[in-house]
Amino acid sequence: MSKNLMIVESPAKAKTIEKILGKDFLVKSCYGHIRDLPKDDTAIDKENNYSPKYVIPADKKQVVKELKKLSKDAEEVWLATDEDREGEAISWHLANVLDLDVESVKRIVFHEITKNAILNAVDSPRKLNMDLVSAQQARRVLDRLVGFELSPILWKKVKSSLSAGRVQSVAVRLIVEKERDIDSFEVKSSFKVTALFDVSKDGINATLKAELPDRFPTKADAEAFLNKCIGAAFTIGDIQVKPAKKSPAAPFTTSTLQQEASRKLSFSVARTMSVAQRLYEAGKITYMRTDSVNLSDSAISACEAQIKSQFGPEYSNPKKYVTKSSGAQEAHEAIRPTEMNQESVEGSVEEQKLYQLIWKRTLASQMSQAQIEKTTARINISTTPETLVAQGEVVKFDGFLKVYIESRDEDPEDDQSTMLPPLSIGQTLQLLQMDATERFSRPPARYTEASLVKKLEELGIGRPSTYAPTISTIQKRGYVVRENREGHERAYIMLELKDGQISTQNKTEITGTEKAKLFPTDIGKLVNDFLIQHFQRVMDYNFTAQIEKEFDEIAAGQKEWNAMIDVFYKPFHEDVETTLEKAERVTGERALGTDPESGKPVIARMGRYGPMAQIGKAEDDEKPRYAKLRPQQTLETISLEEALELFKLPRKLGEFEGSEVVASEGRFGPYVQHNKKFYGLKNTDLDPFTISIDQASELIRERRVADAQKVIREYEENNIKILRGPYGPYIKVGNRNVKIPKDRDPETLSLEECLEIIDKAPVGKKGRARKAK
DNA sequence: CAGTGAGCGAGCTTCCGCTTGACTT
Repeated sequence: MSKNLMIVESPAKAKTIEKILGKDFLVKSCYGHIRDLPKDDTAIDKENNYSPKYVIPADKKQVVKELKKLSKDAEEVWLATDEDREGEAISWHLANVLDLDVESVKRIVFHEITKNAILNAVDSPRKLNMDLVSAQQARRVLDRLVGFELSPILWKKVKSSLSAGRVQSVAVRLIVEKERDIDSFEVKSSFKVTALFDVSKDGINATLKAELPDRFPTKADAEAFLNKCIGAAFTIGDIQVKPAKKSPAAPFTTSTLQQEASRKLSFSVARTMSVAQRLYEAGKITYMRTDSVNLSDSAISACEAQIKSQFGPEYSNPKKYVTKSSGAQEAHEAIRPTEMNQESVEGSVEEQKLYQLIWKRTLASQMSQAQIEKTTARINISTTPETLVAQGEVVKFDGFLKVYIESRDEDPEDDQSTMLPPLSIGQTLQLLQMDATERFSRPPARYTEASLVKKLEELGIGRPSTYAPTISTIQKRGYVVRENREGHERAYIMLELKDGQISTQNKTEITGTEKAKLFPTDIGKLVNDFLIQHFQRVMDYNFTAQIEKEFDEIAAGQKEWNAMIDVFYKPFHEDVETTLEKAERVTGERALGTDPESGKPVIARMGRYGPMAQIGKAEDDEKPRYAKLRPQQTLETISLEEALELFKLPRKLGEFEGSEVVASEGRFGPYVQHNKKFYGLKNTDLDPFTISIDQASELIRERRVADAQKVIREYEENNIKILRGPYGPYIKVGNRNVKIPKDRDPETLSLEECLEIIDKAPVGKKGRARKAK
C-alpha cells in the first residue's frame, strides 16, 4: 500500500505520473468533475443566496467509491487537478466527498508532466483557493439559471425539446447573422486589367505579367483604357526591391488544431478531437484540450536538437510563445508530440496525418523566420498616366517554410507570387496581350465548424473541452445544418487586346459552391430572433466577456459570488416572467397566396414537427391540408408555386409485380411503398417527386438483395437470425439483439451456440441507460 | 415507424465544463 494518493483529472496523465513518481505514490484519476447540480429545480436555492446542491451523477458513483476507499488507506492525499477554475472546483468537490479537511488538504499544480515539475509541486503544496472555487460556482450556477429558464420558454413559445444557453445561443446567432449578411450583400462587378509582356532576351524566352492596381467600374471605362493602350509604348519606370520576413505560427491549441485539421485534412472538429484523443491515450501527444501555446523547456530543447540535426543550426530559433486569447486559463501545455524525434507514428491513416500535422507545426514554431525578397516593377504607358505593376517574390532563406505553412480560410485567388525575370529601368516591353476581365465582389464567407470555433474563441465564448460538443448540439437541435451546396453559373465579360484589336468575349464561371459550411435553419432563425427580442443581454456577443471579468474579480477575492449572481438574476428572471406572460407564440407564418384549385389561402409556417405549408384554415369546416417543406426550402423564401408542388404527394408511380407503387414523404423522410412494405429514399439520389416506376422497381429489387445478404443464418423454429449490422454481426431473437463476441465466427454458429451466447448476454434495456433515481 | 400539424393535458425535453468508455442494429 502506497503512503501517498495523488488524484489527477485524466487517466492517461495518471499513468504517466505514476511512472515518474515510483512506488511511493499511487496516482489515480477522477475523470473530471465528480459532482454536479441535480437536474431538478432543487439544484439552486434562489431564496437562500443561490446556494447550490450537488449530487454525484450515476456514472461517477464507481469512481468516487474507489477513490474513497483508496484515500482512507492513504497517509496523504494530494489533489493535483488542473490549475484553472474548473480544476480548483474539482479538487474542492474531491475534498468534500472524500472527507478530507478542506483547510489543510494538500493542493498541488503543475503545467507540464516532467519529473522536475511534479517533484517541485510536491515540495510546495498550497491550500485550496476558495475564491477560485467561488468563481467556478458562479459560472456553474449562472449557466444553469440561464439554460434552464430559457429552454422551457422555447418549449412553450416555439417548439418542444429546444434549448438555449449562454454559449450555444450565441453560436447560433453568429451563423444566423452571417447568413443575413450574405442575403443582403450586393454583388458589384468591376474590370480588372492584366497585361502580358514578352521580355525574351538573348534567346531566352520569358514573359512578364503585370496588373493595373485600380479596377474600372464599367465595361466602357475598361474599353476606353484598352483603346488608349493600342500602339502605346511600355517601359519599366521603377524597380523596388524590399526584404520581408515571415514568422512561423505558434504551436497548436485546441482551437488552432481544429482549424488546421479542417483546412488541411478536411476533418470535422469532432473527428479531430477523437483522433487526438487516441494519440493522447497512446502517449504520442500532450493533452489535446488546451488554450495554451506554451511549450515546456524540455520540449523546446528537444525541438532544437531535432532541427539542428535534421536541417542545420541556421534553421533553429528557440522561442517561447505567449498566449493572446482573452479567456485563456493555461492549465496545460500546447498540443505537441511527446517525442520530437519521432516524425511519424503507427496507427490509422487519420492518426498518422494528424500526428504529422502536430509534429510539423511544433517543429516549425521553433525554426527561423523565412527571409523573402519582394520585387515591385512599375510599367509606364506612353499614352496615359496610369502605371501597371508587376510583383514578384523570391525566398532567400526558407527557414520554417521547409516544414510547415499555415493555411488560410479565404481562398487565395490573387495570391500567386512568383519570381520576376531580370528587368532594368528604362527597358521597353513588348505587349503580347492585355485583358480586362469582369470580376465580382464576394459576399462574406459562411462559417465552417472550425472557423466558428475560431470566432467563438475570439469572443471568449466556450472552452477547449466544449467547442466540439457545442457545435454538435446546435446541429442536433436543428438550429444549424452542415451542408454542401452546388454553385450556379454566372456570366462575365472579358475584353481582350491583341495585335492592336479589341475583342469582347462572353464567358461563364461557377460561383457560390459551398463545402461543409454551416447554414441556419428556419427554426434556428426563429429561435434566434425570439431570444434577441426578449433576452438582449444574454445574447450580446460581449455578455460572456463581461461576466468573465466578474468571475475574475470573484477569483481575486474582490467580489462575492452570490451577490454577483443576484445582480444578474433579478432582472433576468423578470424578463423570463414577462416573456412567458406576454410574448406571442412564434410561428414564422407567411401568406403565400391562393390555391387555384380550392380558392383557399396558402400559408407557410412552423408546425409542431418543423416548417410546413398549409392550404385552408383550421377554422374551416374542411380540415386543412398540410405538407412538410423540403430540406432546402425555407419559410422566408418559399413561393406559392413551390408550396403547391408539395401537395402532389403521394404520387402513384405505376405497378410492379402486379401491385401499386406509391412514393411519398413521411415522418421518417421520403419513401416508396409497395405491397405494404416501405423502402426509404434517405441517402439515395432518388426523390419522391421525380422518381419513376422503373427506378422504384430497381430500388425494391436492390433492397431485397441487400436484406438477403444481411442474414448470415436463420433458425426459423426458434425465431433466431444471425445478422450483419453496421456494428458487426449480431443475433436477433424476437425483438432482442445480442452482440456476438469477437472470438466467435458468426458464419458457423450452431443453434446451441447461439442459445448459449444469448443466455450469457446481459438483458439489454431498451434505449439508453436508465437515469439514476 | 410512414399522409402528425386545432386544443386539451399527461409527461418529457433543457445549461456549461471537466473527463472516458459503453453502446447502438
